Amino acid sequence: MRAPTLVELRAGLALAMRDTVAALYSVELERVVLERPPRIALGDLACPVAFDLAKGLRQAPRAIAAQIAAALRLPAGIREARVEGGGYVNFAIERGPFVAALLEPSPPSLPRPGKVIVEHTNINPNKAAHIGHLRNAVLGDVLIRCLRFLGYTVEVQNYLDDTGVQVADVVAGLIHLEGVATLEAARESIRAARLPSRPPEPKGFAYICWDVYAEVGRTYAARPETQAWRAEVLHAIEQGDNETARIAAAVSEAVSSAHLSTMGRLGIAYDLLPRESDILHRQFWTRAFDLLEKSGAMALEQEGKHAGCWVLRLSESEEFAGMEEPDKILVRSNGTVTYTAKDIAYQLWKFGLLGVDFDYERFRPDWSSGAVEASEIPAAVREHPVWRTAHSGGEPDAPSFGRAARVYNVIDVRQSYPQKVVREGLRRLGFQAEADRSEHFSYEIVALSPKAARDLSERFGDEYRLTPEEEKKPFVEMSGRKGLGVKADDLVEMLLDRSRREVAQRREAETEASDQDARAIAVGALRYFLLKFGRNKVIAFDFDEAVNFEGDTGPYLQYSLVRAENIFRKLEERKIPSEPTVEAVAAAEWEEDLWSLALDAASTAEVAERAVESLELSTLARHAFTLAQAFNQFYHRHPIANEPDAALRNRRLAVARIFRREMALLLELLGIPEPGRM
RNA sequence: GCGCCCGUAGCUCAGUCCGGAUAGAGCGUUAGCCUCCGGAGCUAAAGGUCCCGCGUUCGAAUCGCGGCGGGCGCACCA
Repeated sequence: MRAPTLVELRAGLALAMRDTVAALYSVELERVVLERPPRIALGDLACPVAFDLAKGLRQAPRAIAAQIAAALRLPAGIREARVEGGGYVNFAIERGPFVAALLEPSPPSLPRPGKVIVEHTNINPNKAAHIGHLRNAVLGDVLIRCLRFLGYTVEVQNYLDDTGVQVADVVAGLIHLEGVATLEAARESIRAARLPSRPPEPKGFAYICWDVYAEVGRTYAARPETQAWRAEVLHAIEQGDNETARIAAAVSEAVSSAHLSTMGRLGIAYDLLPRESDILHRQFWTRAFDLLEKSGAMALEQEGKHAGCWVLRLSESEEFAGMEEPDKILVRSNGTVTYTAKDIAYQLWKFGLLGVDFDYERFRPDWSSGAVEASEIPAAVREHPVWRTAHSGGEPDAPSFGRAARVYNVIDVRQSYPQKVVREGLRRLGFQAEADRSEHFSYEIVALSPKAARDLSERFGDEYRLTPEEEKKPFVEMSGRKGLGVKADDLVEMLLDRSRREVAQRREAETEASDQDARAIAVGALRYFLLKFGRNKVIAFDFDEAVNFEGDTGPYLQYSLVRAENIFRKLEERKIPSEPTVEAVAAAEWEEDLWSLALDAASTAEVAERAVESLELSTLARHAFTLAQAFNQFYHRHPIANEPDAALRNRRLAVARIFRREMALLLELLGIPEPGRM
């Protein structure tokens, strides 16, 4: 019989604890805490329950712990319960059988019912992506990887606001500042990645838009009368069937294609691109409006400063209590609809509650955007079908989208208020369960460290000079409007330069394989950097820190795995058996350090579960790092190929195998590619 | 003003949900380690009023209250 897994051991111990405490003291434990002791010598799992009981029972914790340890019926797989410290009950696992079971491939997670939708990235398709967008996409992508690993069916959506103010502003700039006023001219600019008045931009059309957007912002500030351009363009887009609308469509399609390439090179793929224009054309809002009006959740304001607006009344809601003006306007007095209103309609659709659907068509991105070469996109991303909502027709063989059981919206903390409004909207419509399963995956922004901001403003000149207030701040927020920010592809480029240099130092010749490895390292470094911080932490971006490959970094994790692979390669070369003998593993006495590494490696599923539960993905990154650290020590102290003692070699082999498999899995979950050599 | 987040080593951060064992990493600094499964590594040293105060507790970085410093949000913007 297979030895219990760590998860099963914990469950068994919790149960036994509950029973024992109930029998001894007639106390029902609410929960049983089982933690890892600070040192492995103290045991494998520790329960501090005696401390909690001490007061009520008027006995010393140590005495209680002793009684519990003596009375406890040990579940299968646990060798011993003993008292440690001031009153911990510590448990020792049956080491041999546990390690032997770890050598078997772990069974896949059981499928869990109900589709999960994760919405992430959501970059306005009007300029190149920056590193803040990268944090969003990487968090969303790792959440998806973890959910799938845990057995969920996941649908990935990347919402495109193709009719919003930001696209309108760039289109206004192209028309009025750059003389790109026809669809033909716009297509030519996109194709050639240049504007008539400027030299070609090697990094592609999205980079051009970055500059145009900033230029428009400056023009609006300098000549306020030009702000009328925005309203004109927005109106034209809304009307449709005119040159301006066609330019806008071409721009947003080209830029979003560039975004897919930028994310694609990092291993990030999407299932569906819902477009705001389709939400409008399909009259999603009209449908949502009916629901909201009928339910009484929304009312037409007759007087006061909101007179003439349709308002979601939030004054009675506890969550919004204490706010000066809690009510949220959904339809303005001029009849136009706010973004939040559209978001409520979209959220209803995600749960299949709206009663209307989109049409869908395949979207085939142009994987080379100028900043990215198609060859950089991993096959898994290139071959993954991407669908988008269709303006008309649609394809009959499209899969079914929406109708989720749970929805995660990955979006930064500044959107907490509108996200709360969206959820409250569902609740007011009576969809309490769906509201409870609408999760705002909130995280802090990526800002620029003062040093990074200075570097940028020096590089790009006076237009980006920091204001005196900004100089004093601990970090500077990036601003697409001002053009101040680190573009995602520029950072990847810097990382690639660095990793190529490092690889070149270690190789005889540049080959296809060495370049692939350099890419893997650059991607690994970037993804890990964005994941290692807690989600509530502002990342004050620093160039040196981001391109570091030593210590607490992605390449450190990759290196540990490559080293494990090297062990097995070397064994094959020397014709030494590389497959551990399971019976010997099960029967062996396990020394602390080898055992400790095996135990650490066994907790992937637990850690992933906790990461998803708390939406704190940094715990997964941290776990991978501590595991890599433990392995690097092991690697140093416990040679395998040169170990003459067959029994000892067998134990080390077992640990190395287990590590290799679990670290590969962890990197997969983190989306960090595995280089062949380092 | 109200709400949310952050404050731990020179710097960047874990640990706070669920109070417990000597508060841990990485970078940087200093001193070591390649005839070895390749040093993107390993070993060691130095480095701490856990922002402050009060409270709860046998016990507080962790919980509560009150401050201080910083960030963000509270649009007929998104």
